[in-house]
Amino acid sequence: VPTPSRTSLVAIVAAGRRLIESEGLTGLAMRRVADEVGVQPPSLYKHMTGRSQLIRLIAEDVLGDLMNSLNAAVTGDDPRANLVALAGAFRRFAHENPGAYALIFTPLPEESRPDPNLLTKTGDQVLRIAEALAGAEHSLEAARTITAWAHGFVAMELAGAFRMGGNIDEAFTFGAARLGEALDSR
Amino acid sequence: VPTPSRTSLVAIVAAGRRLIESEGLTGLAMRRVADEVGVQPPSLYKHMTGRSQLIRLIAEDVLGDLMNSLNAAVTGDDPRANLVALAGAFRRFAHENPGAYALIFTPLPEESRPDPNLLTKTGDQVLRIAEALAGAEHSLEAARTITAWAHGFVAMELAGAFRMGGNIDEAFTFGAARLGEALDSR
DNA sequence: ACCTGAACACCGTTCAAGT
DNA sequence: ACCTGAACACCGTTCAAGT
Repeated sequence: VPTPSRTSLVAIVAAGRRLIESEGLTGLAMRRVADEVGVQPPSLYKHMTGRSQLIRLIAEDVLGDLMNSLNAAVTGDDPRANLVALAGAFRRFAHENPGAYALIFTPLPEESRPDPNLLTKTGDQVLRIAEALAGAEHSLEAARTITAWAHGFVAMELAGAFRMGGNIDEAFTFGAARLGEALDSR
Repeated sequence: VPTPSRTSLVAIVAAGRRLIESEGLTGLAMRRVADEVGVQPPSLYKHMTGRSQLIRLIAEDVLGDLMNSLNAAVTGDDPRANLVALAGAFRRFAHENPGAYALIFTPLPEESRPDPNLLTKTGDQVLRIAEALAGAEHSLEAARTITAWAHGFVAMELAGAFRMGGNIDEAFTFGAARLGEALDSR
């Protein structure tokens, strides 16, 4: 006798993401996810293979949102201005979704890592800007320099590693401007 | 009747660090630490308050080693060359101690975060170089740009986030050189 | 086809009892 | 003063039984 689902994968992923956002990866307990969607823990396993896969699905959900934010931020033609806009959107996303952000940049076990293609697509805007700035031969290195800086900055901010005072917003703007200059080979 | 200790805090921290290095934070189970030092799990609590504190002690141990590596790397007078040397030593440390590295840059709960003073002391070399390059007024921003880039680069490397091919060593050298130029205001 | 309760092998931590 | 075994309240996951 078939029974209709009392929950769904989307609902499970959404609940899991909420838990991660509010309490981090440790807060993502299967029992709590089950509570949130209104079933018993074992039922979750009818919708996914386990916690590792759930983490991957949540990470991919987050990446999709990040990609949309980044795409929406790049509007103009000037690559330096685009770099500043992109970096700003990136940082804003991290501030608004610190838990989600930490998840996608945390070193995850193989089974929990998001689809490589999705990562590539998320990095597309940086690559475009990097190419416009540094030229085709150096686009990849330039893109990696930008991504590394932006992620490193935000990660240290969120980890509370900037403890020497000073204005952090200014340090970010400073870095974006200098990077724009440094990579601009036109 | 007093009994001599069958283990010590140093031994516990060392065992914990080995576990973290080989299996990550998840592998740091109190029972396994106890196994490694040859006591029963509850005995560990005579030497420390719990797992959170153990994580903090391990993180501080790692920071000490990183600081020594960084100090040893900076030998010359030319700030740009020093920047390259410092960045190289930083990356080498991360490659040789990936688990330990991930630990100190992971967002940890308050009770597990290393002593702020130790973080400051570890960042001292970057700050010196940043000041030599960018001048006193911009030393902090410049230091943060360097640290963010270096950490971001290494973190993405370790997280397996560079998936578009290309030579990663070259991308690192490229970034170091461009940053040196960009921050040099002499 | 999905859900459930019971069970298994794990956690970190507490505590009274031992020496 | 340190160590131990037993216990508590948690995990993720499996599985047979229910509808």
